[in-house]
Amino acid sequence: MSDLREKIYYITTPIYYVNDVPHIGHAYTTIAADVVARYQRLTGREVFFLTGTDEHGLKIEKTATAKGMSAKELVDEVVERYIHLWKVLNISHDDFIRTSEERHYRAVHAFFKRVREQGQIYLGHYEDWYCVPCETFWTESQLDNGNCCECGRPAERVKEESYFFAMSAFQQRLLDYLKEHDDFVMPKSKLNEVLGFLREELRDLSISRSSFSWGIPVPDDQRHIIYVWFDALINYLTAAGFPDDQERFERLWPADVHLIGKDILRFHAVYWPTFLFAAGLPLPRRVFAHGWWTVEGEKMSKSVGNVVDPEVVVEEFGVDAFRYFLLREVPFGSDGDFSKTALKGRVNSELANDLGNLLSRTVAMVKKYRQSVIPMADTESVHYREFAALHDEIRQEVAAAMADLAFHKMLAAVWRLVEKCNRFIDEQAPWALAKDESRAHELDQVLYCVLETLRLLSVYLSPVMPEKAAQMALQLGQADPTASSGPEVFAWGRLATGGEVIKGKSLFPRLE
RNA sequence: GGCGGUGUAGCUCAGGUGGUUAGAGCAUACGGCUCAUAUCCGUAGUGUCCGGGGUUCAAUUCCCUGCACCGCCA
Repeated sequence: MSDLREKIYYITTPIYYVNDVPHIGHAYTTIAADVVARYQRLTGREVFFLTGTDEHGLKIEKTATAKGMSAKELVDEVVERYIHLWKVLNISHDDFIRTSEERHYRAVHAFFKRVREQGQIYLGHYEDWYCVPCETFWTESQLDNGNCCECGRPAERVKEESYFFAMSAFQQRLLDYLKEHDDFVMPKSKLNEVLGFLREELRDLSISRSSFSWGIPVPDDQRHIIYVWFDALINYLTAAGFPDDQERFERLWPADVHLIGKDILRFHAVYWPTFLFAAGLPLPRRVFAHGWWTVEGEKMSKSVGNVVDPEVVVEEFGVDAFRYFLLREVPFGSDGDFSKTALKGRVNSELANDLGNLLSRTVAMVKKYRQSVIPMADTESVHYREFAALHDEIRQEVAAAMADLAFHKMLAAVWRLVEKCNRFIDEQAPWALAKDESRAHELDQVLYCVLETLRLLSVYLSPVMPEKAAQMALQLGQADPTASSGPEVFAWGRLATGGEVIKGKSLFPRLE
């Protein structure tokens, strides 16, 4: 209880726009966030993991109208797709926020008023191109020879009253901040992009529209609806208890990391910090922009028809193989390619041959040579000490990799243990030791070291592959890998001995 | 058009603040073991480190330039 004021580890995904059904990109961000959340919980941190949906705006209003339903009915329907997918993918979020919720309405109003009181919001005029039939605004560059890029009909210049946020007033402050905090935007290449567009002069941001009604109205001016990003970004505050629950808010804010796709970098690394400056609130500690997936070498697009439905992949390959592949295949932050060949390749060579077979052969040997009973450790044995030293090294590598969200490095480090065990078994040849009664103690130590490493593997892998990790522990006769938490969970030498291993099904059957 | 990135083994990529034999995984070939999901272990490779020029005793690594591809901005 003395830790009541300890900072809670707060991680977010973006809120996904419900005009679209979820695809591999949404799954990627959310799985990555889930792995971080599970890892942090494992180390003993209290975690708040937030995801949700962005539900306002003209597009949704239009889609709903076209379908003959209300906007609220539409979003209620689509949001189920996301909620269901997160269940299928074993996402362990602590909260799911929807921008159409009342709590968000209150937060946006409080935030808007706060910024307005600082004199950073003013009423002005917004000028742009407008396509009347499509009821859509376009910027100059989006136009196709002066015509609407969607329907091809001529667009017209319109001028509309709008509230503006004085973003330009914060440009220098943001630049200074980025200079001081060069890990605020990650990876580095993305920080460079942010610095790149900060070299140009920032313009004030139009933050309201009067051309549609599905959204949160401006406080004290019902004619205006608060526009997309000003509404959406505040969700991170809403879920943290802003503005009503001050005590909770102080434990949660600032967020430790916002995970985002690289397409929304500008909004999170420029707009959002300036909003927070204006409101006098601290900035999130980190914004991490990951890359995009192509599919079988091609850009994913609706018109090509190659959009990957994560549920279909999970159906075919299993949820943990999918999660593993996404994090192992590509350094987090880079673009990657999703292909069935690559996925199958990793499943077979890494999950089935290396890991699954290691578990299988180990459990089989304990069963055969020791009547399934898990042998005791001899802490003085050479093997025991050698493994203890190796584990020390791996533990540090994993911690360093996770601090950088370098999931591929974390998995590579963990896989060194898998490789070590397979090599070790080969070198020690337990089948030979088993034939020589005088070497029984030696055999015990060989089996112990491999069993204990497998147990630790189930712990290390539990954030990435929660189901398979649990199955591993079960076959090893050990407690569920998430049963305990704290810095000591990665400590060597805590294998429960004396009990029995349980030969189960193949962890990852080979795919043909 | 402006800014930035990338170009290394058949494939995917590491790496090097210049210096003896440039690495990993996958794929390929051969050998070994038999506990295991025909799995595991070992060995063997091959590379004008994109082209050209410069600095240097020495460049794949630094500088300039060209080409190709990619990203961000406009």
